[in-house]
Amino acid sequence: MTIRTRFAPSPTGYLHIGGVRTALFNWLLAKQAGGQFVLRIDDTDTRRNLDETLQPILDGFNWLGLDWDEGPEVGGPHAPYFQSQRLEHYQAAANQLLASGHAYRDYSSPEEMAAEREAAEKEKRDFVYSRTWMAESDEQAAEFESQGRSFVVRLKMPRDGKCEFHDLVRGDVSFDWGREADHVIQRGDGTCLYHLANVVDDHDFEVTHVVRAVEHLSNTPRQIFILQSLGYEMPQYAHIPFVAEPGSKNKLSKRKIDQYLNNKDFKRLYQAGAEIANRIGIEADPYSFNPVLVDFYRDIGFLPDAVLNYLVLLGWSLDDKTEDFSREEMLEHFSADRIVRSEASFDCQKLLSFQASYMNALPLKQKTKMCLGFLQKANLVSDPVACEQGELISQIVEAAGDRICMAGDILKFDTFFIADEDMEFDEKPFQKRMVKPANAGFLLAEFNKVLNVTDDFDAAALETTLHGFCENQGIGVGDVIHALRVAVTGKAAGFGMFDTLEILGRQRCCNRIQIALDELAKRVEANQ
RNA sequence: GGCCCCUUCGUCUAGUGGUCUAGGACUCCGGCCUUUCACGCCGGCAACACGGGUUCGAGUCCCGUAGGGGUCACCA
Repeated sequence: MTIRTRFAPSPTGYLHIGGVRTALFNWLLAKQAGGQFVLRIDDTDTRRNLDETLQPILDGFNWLGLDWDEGPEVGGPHAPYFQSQRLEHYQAAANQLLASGHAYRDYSSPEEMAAEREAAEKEKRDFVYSRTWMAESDEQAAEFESQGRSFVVRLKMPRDGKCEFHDLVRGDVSFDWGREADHVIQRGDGTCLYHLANVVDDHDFEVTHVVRAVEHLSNTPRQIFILQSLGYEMPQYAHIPFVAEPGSKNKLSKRKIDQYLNNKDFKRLYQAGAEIANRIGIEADPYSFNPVLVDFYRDIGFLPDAVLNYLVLLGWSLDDKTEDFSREEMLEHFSADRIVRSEASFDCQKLLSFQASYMNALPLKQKTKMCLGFLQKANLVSDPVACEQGELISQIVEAAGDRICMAGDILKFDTFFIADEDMEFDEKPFQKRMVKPANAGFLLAEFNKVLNVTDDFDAAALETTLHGFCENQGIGVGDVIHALRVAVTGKAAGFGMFDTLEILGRQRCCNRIQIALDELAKRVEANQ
């Protein structure tokens, strides 16, 4: 049997990280068995612009490399894959259910329904519809209609026995039929609802494994009732735990972003992202740009494999030790029976640590390419990039090493792309390293003279030069190197000092030191 | 509230009756390295929700309690 799974997003305009985890499990299950992963768009209830609301989701999948065998853009033997274009199938199914007596026209008014519901609640019993306005024959229907009533189609659910099925994650599950409500499957206007559409599509698309979040577990009996009534074969179900909020067991929700921002790690990640976003022209409004949404990671330069690796471990594990999974390894080892039953909270730190290690393992060339994109978006280098600049960027990326965790971090080293006269000094380190030590200015000026005439200007030679200079002056390296860093980069922290000098080159170094000394003189004057 | 589900370090998890004085990872805290910031290395703190059973023996099986969550739409 070919395994066919599906992921069925509603076009909401964004791709939720929890949704991706569900999609990933579906994708893995199908792909590892040589089966197909289908993308279906659940847009029965949307009147919004599909371009705007669907494209970000498709982009997210493309970025992650979660390819679908059938669905939007690629088509397939069961096209169309949009529910909005399959309404007649659902209507036909509704009619079939009506004809076979598994559904009925219900002429109750919303108020009458509400009254029954309330009464049940008052008496503390399950709400089961009295079926007072149920019409099973055309005569009954005509009578209700003569009273000015209109109908919806409801499922005529069994009232005895149990619905039993096996779930790949939860084991044997059973529900009492008698507690299930007669759900509406077709609205007054003739359009059909989710549960019907879902069952019909899964059947038409030949989906063999329904892998979805647990919140659908309690929907399953009514879906089973529908599919059995329609004579369909039952798929394998796997209800996976949802992804929970950082630090709680509530379902992760995009809408509660304000609350998550109170979480220290979540906030730090968001702020790091926002800093990058601000520089490359992306609006960092937390409602459209935040760590719950997949775009966030793409936009600030995460590696898709790192995100996937983190996600696969959220509710699944291979053993007691293995944590690193390439795409191939995931495909090889993933199995539904090792999916955990309890919900897992989203942990930014761990995601970040995967990102750091994946980034570190990325070949320099690719890392440079990623970083280049950010420099261009921030208008720090031209597009296309000039040849000698390309070399410079590669040097910087190499020197920065693991200080670049996400590609957008390259912007922390913008000092190399700024004209000397436009460089700004961070105030705090300037005070601490330049103003406060009495001899900083003198030492820097002296060392500048040395730099001006020293023969070789590569990192190794410069290191020797500086050490020689310190020896002559009778000082430690620490006495001058901090001021040097501030003078040359404007910042307190950065990568290796000598790499920095070499990359900048003699002229720019001397130039910047002179600017820093002038700045220092101004401060001293002002203080007197 | 009814129904259903879940419960091992702060977090993700390993664990299917003895090998558990509970293992790994992230975080955190020390230390080393070091010109800064990182990385790296070494070390450390830290958990079986509780109460009853069953058993020679329970994190592991059973019952109960508590806590947490999901779901109860003419949403998906």
